[in-house]
Amino acid sequence: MSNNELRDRYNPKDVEARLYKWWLERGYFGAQDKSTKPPFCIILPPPNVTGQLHIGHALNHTLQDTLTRWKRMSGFNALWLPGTDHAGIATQGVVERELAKEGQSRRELGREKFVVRVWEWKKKYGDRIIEQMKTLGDSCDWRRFVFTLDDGVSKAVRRVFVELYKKGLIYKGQRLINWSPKLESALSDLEVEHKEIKGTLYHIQYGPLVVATTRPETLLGDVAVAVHPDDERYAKLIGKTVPLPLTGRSIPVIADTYVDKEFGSGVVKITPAHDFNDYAVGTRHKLAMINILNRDGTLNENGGSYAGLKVQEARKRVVEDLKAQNLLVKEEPHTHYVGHDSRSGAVVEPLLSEQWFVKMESLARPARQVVENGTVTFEPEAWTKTYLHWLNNIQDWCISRQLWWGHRIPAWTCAKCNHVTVAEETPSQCEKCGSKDIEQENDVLDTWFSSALWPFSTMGWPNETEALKTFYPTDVLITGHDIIFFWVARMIMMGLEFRGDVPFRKVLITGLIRDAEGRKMSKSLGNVIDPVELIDEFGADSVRFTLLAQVSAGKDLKFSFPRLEGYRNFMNKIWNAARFSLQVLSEFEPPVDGVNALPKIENMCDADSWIVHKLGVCEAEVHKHIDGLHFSEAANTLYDFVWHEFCDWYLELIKPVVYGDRADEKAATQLVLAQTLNRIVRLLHPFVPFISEEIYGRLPIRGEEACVIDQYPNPRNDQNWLQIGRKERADELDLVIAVISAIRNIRGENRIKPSEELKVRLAPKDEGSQKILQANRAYVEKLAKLGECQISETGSLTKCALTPVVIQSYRVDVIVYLEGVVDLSEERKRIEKTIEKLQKEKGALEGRLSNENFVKNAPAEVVEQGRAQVNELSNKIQTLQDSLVRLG
RNA sequence: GCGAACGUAGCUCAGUGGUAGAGCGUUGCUUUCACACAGCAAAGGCCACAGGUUCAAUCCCUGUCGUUCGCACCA
Repeated sequence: MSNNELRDRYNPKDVEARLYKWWLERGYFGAQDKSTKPPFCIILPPPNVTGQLHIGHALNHTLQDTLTRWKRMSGFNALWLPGTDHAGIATQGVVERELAKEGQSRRELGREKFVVRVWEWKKKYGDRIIEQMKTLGDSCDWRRFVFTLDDGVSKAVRRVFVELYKKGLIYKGQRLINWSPKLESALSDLEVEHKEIKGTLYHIQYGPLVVATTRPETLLGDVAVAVHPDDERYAKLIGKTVPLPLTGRSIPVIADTYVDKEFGSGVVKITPAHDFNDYAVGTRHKLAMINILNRDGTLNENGGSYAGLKVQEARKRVVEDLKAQNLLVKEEPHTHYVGHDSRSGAVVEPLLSEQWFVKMESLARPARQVVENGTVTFEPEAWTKTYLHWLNNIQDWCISRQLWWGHRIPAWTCAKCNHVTVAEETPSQCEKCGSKDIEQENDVLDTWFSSALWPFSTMGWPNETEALKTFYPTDVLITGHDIIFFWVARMIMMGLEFRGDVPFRKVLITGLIRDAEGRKMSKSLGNVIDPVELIDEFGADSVRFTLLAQVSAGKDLKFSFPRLEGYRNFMNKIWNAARFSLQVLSEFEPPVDGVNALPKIENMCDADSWIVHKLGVCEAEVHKHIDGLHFSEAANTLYDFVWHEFCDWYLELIKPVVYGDRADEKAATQLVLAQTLNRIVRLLHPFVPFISEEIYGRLPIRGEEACVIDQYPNPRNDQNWLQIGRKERADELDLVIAVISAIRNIRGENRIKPSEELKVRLAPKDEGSQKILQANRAYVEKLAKLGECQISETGSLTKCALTPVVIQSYRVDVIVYLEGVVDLSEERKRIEKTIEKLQKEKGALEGRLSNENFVKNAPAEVVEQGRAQVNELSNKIQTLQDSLVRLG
């Protein structure tokens, strides 16, 4: 490839880093705590510092950035508030894995040193994430950057913890919780993933009874067997005891409606300390609870001879021993769902344990209401149902984690009186007995506890800051559906509880990005797409536009490279259109009133009027689509307008004008071109900030030093300009375009080379058409590559191709002379094909019109329109049939 | 088991109560002075299936089939 060719390629690498740096230096992304402008705020869902950003982040960030830039340009005090999340379990997990590679463990290292290691990790990846965001073009207010373990957030966390504790909404209690033996920590219900497992159902003899279980080792913790109270088979045994195998213990037979008579033998072993249902039964019947597990998932001293074994091993041994004693009646394959730790993949054990909980009922109620009454809306709306379903069935939230990375629970236990002091400020003594012998909880809070406060903790709460007054509640939250419960719901609860208002008004739910085959991206499949690599190859704007053009609220998006290439090509198209325009404008004198300068209407050509009119339509559409968060429609509207209207038609149409010698007309066109390009660049900016800013800097007419801070065009603020693009004249040009297309169609179908100049007669059927064609003859000649163009109602009709063109009230027969140019059989085929198509169309219309119910019931204008169409089709068909005859 | 979404051109997907659009791909023609990452033209679809509402349905309703995703304690 020669240098010459390179020059007309857009190269993002020359542009992006430089412009981003410049934007930062100029402080364009900063929002004001106090401003006369209306506020607009998006809080960034803080990425986890576990690693780098993936393509899904790129999508969500692009949406947020586009919205923020759009609002900023639309006169808002727009704040996009950035931050990162410490992501307790996840980050601790990756650092532990790092350590394991070095042959170390966190326990060997000790809490203090381990936490130092995690901070080192956080520094590295936190910084990398920020770099990635800058590469994408994210226009956040970096001065306000927050990390979830920052002092400010920690203060907010303690305040909320203490207040909820005082209200009785946080409590510590011994309950059955989900325990990850791998992490050696409690998990919340949400962190448990139920996976289908092919297991075995073991039927075990308990004296006269047979019970079925998938987890025979838990029989060591059995305290009863249960049958259904109405089950006649076992009625006599209720209240009696049965021997528990392998233990020498006897356990009672109880009756409970929880038991399904039909399933298995209709007898259930009750292990309250290791099963959620059994826990409920045990509580109802005031049974003892025997915990047989240690924190690491091995059996404890209650496991008797099995003590010290891991669950799987114990299971094997128990089964062997049962067999040996002839107590194993049957083994059958059985698929069931087993809870797994969503982080480590370990099988979750229900475990009796002392943990901290948040009472959810009273927090959930208002959070439900604000969604029910539409104060907070979901897009797509279907998610409201999911959200409400969860809130309606909510369980208390286990918030303590036996981890080292996170906010340590602000509770101190007195060694002397056992009293627990819960306080915001680290206390020096027990608040009850005054003893100085107090020790803080070792546990940290669920990472989502601090996330729940994000919309206000990032703004300085608990201080009543200006930022809070200005920006809370925020406007839109853009996030994936995977964290609706984890995060969205809890932010709404906490916002209502501590700010008395919702944290945001709209929630836009995005889908997952999958690979081209529709598979989830995963490291093991090796199909993960790194946004930075994409940007490196294609440029940030191409990547952004690819995502924007394909995103549809709530739907997954298949990422394909051909599509990305297509939008990379679009960037190149924009670039070259700008290059051409600037070349045309190289000697153009910028008007004194700059962006407000208007050309004299009488000097404007039809193409000028047309493009201004189309621009107005485009501006209105784009405004409507972004406002409705329909990014793909906005992006596609711009793509269509820029490529197919501005480039394909306008830039081609004005060539005869700008290369022509009519100075007044040329000046008008140059002004229209300069203004249109200016507006196109601004329209594009929120979507493709880099290329638009780069072109903006070279525009002869511009209102600001940077595109980022210029005004976003829309029909309301662009009225003076848009009114010079009158629709009537745009319609006139549509006729010209239709005529050109008709000639090109004849050329293409007859395979006539572009180098062959055609002889054409345009036969206008009315005075209006006559005038339009006269005025625009140069366009037709150039764009249809004509050697000769007559405009005349009369003339020869033999050996010619004919296409009737009808646009609005204008009618023109386009006649291309083919004698000596081409053999006429192709043209015959073309006309026959067209006639067939028109006849089919006409037939359908006539069928409808002959239905009297249609005529009676359909709106008059629809009927009228139908009749006119039939008329028009008849005329066209007639004309074509005539010309077919004349082809000979 | 409960709930939700989706099924439109070869592929990936938009879209609308008046029988359909894009990008890529395909087929011709063209290296014409912004762009071959281009231009021009063309081919290609009973809008999953069956009912219903309506003058009219791809769009609304019901059901069937298929795909996907949530939620759920059947031992």
